[in-house]
Amino acid sequence: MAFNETMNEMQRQAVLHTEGPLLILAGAGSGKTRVLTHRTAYLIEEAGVNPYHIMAITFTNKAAGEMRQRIDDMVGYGSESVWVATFHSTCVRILRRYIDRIGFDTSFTIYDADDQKTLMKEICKRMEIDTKIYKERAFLGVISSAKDELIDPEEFFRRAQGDYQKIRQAEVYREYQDSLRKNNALDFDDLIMKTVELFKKDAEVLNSYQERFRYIMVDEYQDTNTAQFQLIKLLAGKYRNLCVVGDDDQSIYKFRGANIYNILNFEKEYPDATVIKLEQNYRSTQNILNAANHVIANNVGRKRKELWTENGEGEKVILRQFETGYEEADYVATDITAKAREGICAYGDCAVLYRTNAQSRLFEERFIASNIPYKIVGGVNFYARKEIKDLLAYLKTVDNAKDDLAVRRIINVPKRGIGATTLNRVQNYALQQGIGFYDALKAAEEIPTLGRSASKLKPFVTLIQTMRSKAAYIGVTELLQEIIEETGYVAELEAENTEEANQRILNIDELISKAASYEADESREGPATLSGFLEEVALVADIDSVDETQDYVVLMTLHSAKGLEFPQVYLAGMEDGLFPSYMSICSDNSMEEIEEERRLCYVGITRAKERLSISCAKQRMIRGETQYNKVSRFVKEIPAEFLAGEIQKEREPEKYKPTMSQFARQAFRAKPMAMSQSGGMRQMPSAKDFGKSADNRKLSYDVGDRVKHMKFGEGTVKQIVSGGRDHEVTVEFDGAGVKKMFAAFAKLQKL
DNA sequence: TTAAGTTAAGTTTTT
DNA sequence: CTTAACTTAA
Repeated sequence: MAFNETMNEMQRQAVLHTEGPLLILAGAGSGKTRVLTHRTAYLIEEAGVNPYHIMAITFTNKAAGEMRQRIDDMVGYGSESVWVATFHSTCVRILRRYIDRIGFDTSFTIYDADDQKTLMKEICKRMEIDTKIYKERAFLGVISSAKDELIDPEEFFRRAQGDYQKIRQAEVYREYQDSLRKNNALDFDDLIMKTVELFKKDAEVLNSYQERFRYIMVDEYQDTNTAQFQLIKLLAGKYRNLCVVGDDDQSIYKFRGANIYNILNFEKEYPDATVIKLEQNYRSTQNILNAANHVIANNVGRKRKELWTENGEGEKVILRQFETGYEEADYVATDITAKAREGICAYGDCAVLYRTNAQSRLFEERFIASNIPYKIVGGVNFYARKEIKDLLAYLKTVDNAKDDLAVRRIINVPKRGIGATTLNRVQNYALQQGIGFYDALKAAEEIPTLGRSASKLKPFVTLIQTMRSKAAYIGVTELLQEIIEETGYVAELEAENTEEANQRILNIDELISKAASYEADESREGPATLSGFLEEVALVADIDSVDETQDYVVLMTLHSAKGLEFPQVYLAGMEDGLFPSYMSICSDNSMEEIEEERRLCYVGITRAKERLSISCAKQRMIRGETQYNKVSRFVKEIPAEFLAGEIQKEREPEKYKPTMSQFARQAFRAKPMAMSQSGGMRQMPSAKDFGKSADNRKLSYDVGDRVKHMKFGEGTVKQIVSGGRDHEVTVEFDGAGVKKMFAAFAKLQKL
């Protein structure tokens, strides 16, 4: 194998070390994926390991896909039998086969965050919990953390130890698990936890997988939680050929239960472990790396590592401060346009990274105005859209009649005149009889309380039954089309004929093509099934859809950016309070939380290959309120020698006391009182004004023009009153008389 | 029962 | 500024 010339000494050692536990501390851009793929190839071609015995685990489908591709390219024969998958899909595959051994049905469905919340809402209602005081989200958070730590409801009770609130949480947890079981459903955390449970309870199953996975590689090991750690520990327990790759400096998922000690204490867990550090960076310029090194050096309790490169110094890191977020977005858009026009880079070379999803809007508006092709990653997941969830709920109902949530979602979509009262009666009957919701629907005639509304339920049940029998011999795509046809779902949207409805139809079309490509996919394991499709759909992340070959600017959060790289990176919103967030600054253990934010910053900086541009705004609108922020402390951790671009000297803190006006307001939700202290803002134009002056929604029509409205048809504009946010337009319609409406809403077209 | 209209509350980060 | 949840009118 010809890897000798192309690898550095450390990489080579990592490839050649095949037996026993191995920890690879791989700095950002140090070529760890290359090491993993070469290692796989070496195992197969030189060490004579059967590909069937090799497993590589990642966190995202995108990472798994890339790994799979590169292994396929490198290994001639048998590469397809290497198990390359995410944690979650690995667990689903195992559970689909064996979960009946721990009392579940193998046709379980997977609940996403939305489903979890719906279920929790029901539970709170049932348990008479006031959700004004105890939020559903809080319970779900507690439960999720418990599951990350493999704490089941019983253990939770044990640990509650007389603490009233904890006992209550335990009760909710137990109830939640019972409901999931009744619905034959698992949530994301269950996928891992149940697999661990299965392995612990069933030695035979565990042994079969231990025998299969004799060589295990885990990517992004710093992001594993306790449950995932246990899972890997169990799997690797017999052969102990465990190779984990990670970077403690890039551990950014603590909020999701990631346990940084999994990587920091790897050598305690496996005393015979070999440790290899990869510090040579092949991605960025030295200037970028210097910036990153200096920032991360402020964290204590990390494994010492310093990135270096042979790539040369490169450009300095650009630093710019603006008055407002609008100007910042303006700068990024202008800069990208200029670079693209000069041929310095393609749109696809650029990425805009920010801390929170809400920041994407400003950039999106500006990019539209400047005709910059872009793609926003994250925010509302495609599969979380209403129309998509509705149709998936139909498929789920056909697939798993026990999923009450899915049934209830669609029973009145489209409208069948079935309301809350009817549903409650059916629900009560189901509880009395101890049967599922759908089964109760089937027996609608026997529910005495229903009266004549029972007849409304019949067509729905018939529809589902018909689809179910068809599902046996038609494919997923066809089934989906049948459902759309029979329910008139798309027809109803077509009738609406609004921009929104049309977008939904497009989304549905996309779902249909996703189903079709699922069925056509030859690399899929096993035959195309409805369950298989639903499962694939449940486990996709938004980042999976990023396509490097497309020429668009990518906008995403720093979290989503991990593992990616771009020639040009814009790190936006670098302000104290936004990044690091108030949450982390104000938290009880702010020290730790700010370190996590700092790691996030490190991840951001190290995404850049050639040019990094850091920007921030003095004032920014957040939730309709203007905030005044200082330059992020992380920026100040970068020595000036690596930076280009002047930052205006900050105003004295006394003038507007950011610590008081911002932090106090955030913490106590006190009204502007503190702001009056900040005399500094008096004549400043408010961000609102900026929004308007920069508003591209300037009306295309004026008084006296003829316009067209979606519903009312054609008419003449009589008056335009420009209010604070929008223009109020009065139109005399030919058919519908005089109407007042808001311009942004009415979408009037000039004729 | 549904649709429209009003009000309250909320935002880190996500497989 | 958005979104969800609640209220009221048809």
